Amino acid sequence: METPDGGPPRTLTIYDVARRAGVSIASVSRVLNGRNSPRPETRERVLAAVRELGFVPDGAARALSNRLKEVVGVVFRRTSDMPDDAFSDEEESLLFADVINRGIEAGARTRGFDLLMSTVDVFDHSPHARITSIAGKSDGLILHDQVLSPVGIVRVAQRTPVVTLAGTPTPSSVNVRSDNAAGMRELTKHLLVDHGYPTVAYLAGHVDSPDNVARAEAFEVVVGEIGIEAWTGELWRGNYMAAGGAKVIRDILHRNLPLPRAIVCANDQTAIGVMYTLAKHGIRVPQDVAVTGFDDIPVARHLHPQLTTCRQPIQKLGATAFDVLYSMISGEGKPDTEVVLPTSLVIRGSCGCQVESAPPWEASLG
Amino acid sequence: METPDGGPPRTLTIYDVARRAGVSIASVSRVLNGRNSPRPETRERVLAAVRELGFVPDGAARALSNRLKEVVGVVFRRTSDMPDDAFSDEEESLLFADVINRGIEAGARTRGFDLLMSTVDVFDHSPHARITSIAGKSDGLILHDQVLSPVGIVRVAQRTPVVTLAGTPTPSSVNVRSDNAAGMRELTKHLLVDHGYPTVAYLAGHVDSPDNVARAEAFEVVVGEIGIEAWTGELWRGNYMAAGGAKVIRDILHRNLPLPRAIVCANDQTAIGVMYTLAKHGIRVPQDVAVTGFDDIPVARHLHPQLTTCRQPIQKLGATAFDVLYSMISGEGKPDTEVVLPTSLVIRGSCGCQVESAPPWEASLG
DNA sequence: ACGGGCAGAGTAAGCGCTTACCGTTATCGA
DNA sequence: TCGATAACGGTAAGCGCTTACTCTGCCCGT
Repeated sequence: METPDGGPPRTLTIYDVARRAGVSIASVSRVLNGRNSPRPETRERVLAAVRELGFVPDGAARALSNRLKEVVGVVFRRTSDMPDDAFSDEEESLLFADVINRGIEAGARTRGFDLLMSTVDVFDHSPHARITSIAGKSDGLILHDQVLSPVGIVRVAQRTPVVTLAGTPTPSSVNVRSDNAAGMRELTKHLLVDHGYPTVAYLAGHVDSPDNVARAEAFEVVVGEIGIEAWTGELWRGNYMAAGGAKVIRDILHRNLPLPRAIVCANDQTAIGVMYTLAKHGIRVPQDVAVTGFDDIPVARHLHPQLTTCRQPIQKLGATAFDVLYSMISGEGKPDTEVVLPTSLVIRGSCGCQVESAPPWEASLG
Repeated sequence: METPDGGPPRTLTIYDVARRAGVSIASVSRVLNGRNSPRPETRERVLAAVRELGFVPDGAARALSNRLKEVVGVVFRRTSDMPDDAFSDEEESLLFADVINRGIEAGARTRGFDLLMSTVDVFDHSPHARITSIAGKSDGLILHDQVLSPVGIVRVAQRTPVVTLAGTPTPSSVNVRSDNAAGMRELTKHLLVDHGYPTVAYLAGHVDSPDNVARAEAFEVVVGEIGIEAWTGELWRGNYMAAGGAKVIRDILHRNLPLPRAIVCANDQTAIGVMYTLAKHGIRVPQDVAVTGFDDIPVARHLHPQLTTCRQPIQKLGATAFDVLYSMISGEGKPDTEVVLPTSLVIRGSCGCQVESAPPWEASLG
C-alpha cells in the first residue's frame, strides 16, 4: 500500500529532477537559477526533466537558503463596523485600500515579489498576533493606515523592514503618504475664495487617523485665514464611511440645526453618505449645499452631481511604498523617514462648478 | 566593523531565544507551538525571552519543517485593456474579484492561512511562470476566471491542489461557481414574462469565459421557449467592462440600427457602460430600453436608475473556494469536482419596475 | 531499599534548496 | 608530448525550524 502504481507519491524534489536528468542537484539548481551557465547540453537535459516531471521548486526551502522570500506583507484595515452581518457582504467595496494594493503589486512585480495580504478589523483584539504571523512569512511589511498602534509599529519595525502608509513615522520605519495639507488647503480655498461660500463645515474621519488630523488642521488654517468660523467638533465626527456621513447629516436635520453652505468631507466615502442623505431630504447639491470629498476613488464620478474632490495618486502611493521597502530589504540602507507625494484638485459638479466630465472609459474609446 | 555595538546584528533565531532563556531549542519550539506542555516555569522563561528579544519565528523554516506554509495562492485577472496608461490609475476598480478575495480571506483566516495574491493581465505572455512562482510559495491555488488556459490548469493541478472559480472543471481541480443558468433564466423570464418586452438582446462578456457561455445559453433557451428571437451575435459582443458595453451601443447607434426593448448584459460593469451611453444619446432607461446586469456589485445601487441584476453570493463564493481548497490541502481527499452556489434576482429600477431601494448603509443606521 | 515508570528537557536528524569548495576532464601553450 | 589552466559539475554544509528519540532524575510500588 506504499506506492500503488510504482511512482513514489512523495512531493517532487530537486533530487528527483537530478536523478531523471542524470546530473547532480547542484546542476539542477544552477539551471533553475540561471547561474554561471552550465553547458547547454546539460541545461537541456535538466529543463527536459523539469518539464516532464512538472517540477515546481519549493518556495520555503528556497527562501530559507537564500534568506529572501520575495514576499512583501501588506496589512490593511477592513471597514466593517457591523460584526453581525459580516456575511451580508457586498457593502461598499473598499476601493481606496484596494487601489493602493494594486500599486504595491505593480511595484512588487517588477522585482519578482508577491503580496501576502492580511486585514485587521476594528474588533481585532490583538492585531499583533496576525502581524507577527505575516512578518514571519515575508521580507518586509507595508502597513496601511490605522492597522497598528504607534508602539506596535515601533516594536515590529525593529525586527523587520516596515513602511507605513499615512501613519506616524517612527525612528525605524518609513512613512509614505500624500500631501494632505496642500490638497486640503487647495480644496478649501476653492470653496471659500472661488465660490465665496460664507459657511463651511469639516466632516471628520477617524479622529485618531493621521490623515484626518492633517486634513482637519489644514482646513482650519485656511478657514481661519479667510476669517470665518469653521464648523467642526463633536457634531461633525464621521468615520470615513458612507454610513458615518449619512448619520451626521441625519442628526443635524433631526435636531433642526442649520447646515453650512458647504461641507468638506474627510474622504469620498463620507461624501457619498452625505450626498445621499441630503438628496433624500430634498436638499440640492450643490445649489443648497456644496459637498466635496477627498481621494478621488472611482465611484466619485458616478455620483450625481459628480464629486469635486482632491485626488491622491493612490496607485502611485502603493508603488512608492514598495520601492521604499525594497530598498530597505535589499540593504541599500534606510532612505528618508518620509516620502510625500503631491495631490491635485479635481473639480467636478458637487462644489458648484459647471463641469461634467466624461467617465474614464469614455475617453479610451475610438 | 563586525558588531558595532556588541550585539550580533544577525537575524534572530530560535537559538538566541534558547540561550537567553537557558533552555534548548526544542523547548522553545514546544512553547511556541503549544505542544506537550513544558513545565509552566520553563514556559514562562521562554516567553519572557521571546518578548524581550522581539523574536519572530521564520515562516520559511517553519514551512519547510512542517511541510505546510499556511498560505493560499490567489490569482486573478487584472482588467486593464490599455497598456499605455497603466499608471493613469483609478480606473474602474474591479470590485467583483475584490469581493471574492475578501471571502477567501475570511475563510482562510479561520484556519490561520494568509493570502498570497497575484494578478495576470491580458498581455501576460506566460502566466505560467507567475503561477508557478505562486504555487511554490503556497499550499494550494485558487484561480479566478480567465487566468489560465484549461491545459495550464490541468498541468499545475497535478502538482498542487487547485480550486478554480467559474472555470472549466478538470479531473484534478475543483470548480466553485454560482448558478449562472438558473440566475439568467430567472432574470430573462422577468423581462419577457413579467414585463412582456417584445425584443431582447444579450450583450456578451468574454466569449471564452465559461460564465459567459453559461449565461448566454440560459438566455437563449428562455428566449426560445417564449418564442421570440434573441438578438445576439457579433454585434453584441462585449468584454465584461464598461467600455465594452458602451462601444456596442455606440456602434449600433452610429449605424442607425434599431435597439431592442431590453438589454441583458453579461455583467454589471457592462451595464454601466450601456446605461451611460444610452443616457448620453437621450434614450431613457427603463422607459425606452430596459437594462439588466449580473453580479450585483456595490456600484449597482448608485446608478440611475438603480440596476436590476442577478446577485451572486460573491463573498461566499470566495469563502467556499477556500474551504474546498483547505480540505484538499489537509488531505481529506478531493471533494466533488464542482460546487454550485445559488443566485437571486435583485429587482431595482432599470428593468422597468417601480422600486427604489435604499443604499445598504442606510439600513444599518439607528 | 531498589527497580520500573514517567515526565520534562536535550540531541540530532532532517525538511528542500543554494552555493562554497574541490575534484575531474578537456584544452592549450611551449 | 607534458604540465598549466580553465570550465564543468559533484559533494556537502548549512539556512531556521520541528520532532522522534533518548537521557536524566524523580516518584512510586512492593
